[in-house]
Amino acid sequence: MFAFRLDSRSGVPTYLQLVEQVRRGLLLGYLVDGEQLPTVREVAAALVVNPNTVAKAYRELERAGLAAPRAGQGTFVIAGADQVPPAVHARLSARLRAWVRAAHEAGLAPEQVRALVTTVLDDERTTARAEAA
Amino acid sequence: MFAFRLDSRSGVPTYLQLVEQVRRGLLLGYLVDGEQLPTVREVAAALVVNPNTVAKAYRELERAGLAAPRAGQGTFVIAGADQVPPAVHARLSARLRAWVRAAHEAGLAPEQVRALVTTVLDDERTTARAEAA
DNA sequence: ACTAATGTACTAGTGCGATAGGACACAGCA
DNA sequence: TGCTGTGTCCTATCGCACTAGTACATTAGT
Repeated sequence: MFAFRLDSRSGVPTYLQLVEQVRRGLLLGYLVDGEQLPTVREVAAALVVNPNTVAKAYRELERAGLAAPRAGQGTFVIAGADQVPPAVHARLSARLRAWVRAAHEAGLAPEQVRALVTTVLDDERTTARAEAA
Repeated sequence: MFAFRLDSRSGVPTYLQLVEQVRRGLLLGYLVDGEQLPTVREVAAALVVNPNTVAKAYRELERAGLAAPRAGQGTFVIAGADQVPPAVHARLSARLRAWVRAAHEAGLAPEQVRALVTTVLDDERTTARAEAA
């Protein structure tokens, strides 16, 4: 069963964290088409948040066409066609894990690793936007 | 002069985004010790946010010991000893950029690249925590 | 002394995420 | 037919991020 995680220090609203995790799971193939998400009450109990917060996340997923509720049964995800092939995913994630290990061995703290990743990704975003213009 | 950027869709409060960017700049050496940050009014005008929001970010930086205000002059950063050496930083960021390019050439959308990076980093965090226990 | 620029402080108000508690409609099962 | 579990809806409330406008203390430069 799909499991959610929360980072209370990130400043990101709880319901958005849940939405993003499902979205990521779908993009990367961790969630297959038709798979059932944990029920609202299960998630609320596991994460110690209000059921309404989880329901808000599920409603947002439904609005985005990424999930559909079935009364009395639960909520089930709907996978799009834009998934990463398992082979590509395995190769890229392995290479990225190797990079993280290298950074760690170079003496970088986890916080510095995240800072470097964030900076590089932000730079890529702005350069991509600049090239598009 | 150091420049700030905002991502309104992230859900992260404005003042926290500013704090994080200064923190990252210090960790990665983009900000050197004693360097002046743009003034509260400059940032507020450039990002079209309330000066109080910027002031709150600067106050938070001061509280964290990462910056010090000088009345009438501006706010100046205080660098710690935990910076990444430029050579290491250059090597790691180049390798990471290469990975991002490879992911792009493999057909991954920027959103999928971010999803993959987030997932790998989150996994590293949990495995590191598990090893520590 | 005066001016300009800076960071700071204060009060009031707005919007929204989150909580709390309760109620409802629908599907599956005995 | 009832029971259970599911998602959904409603109202009220709290806290906090953010806005708005203004005023003040300090410093540098003239």
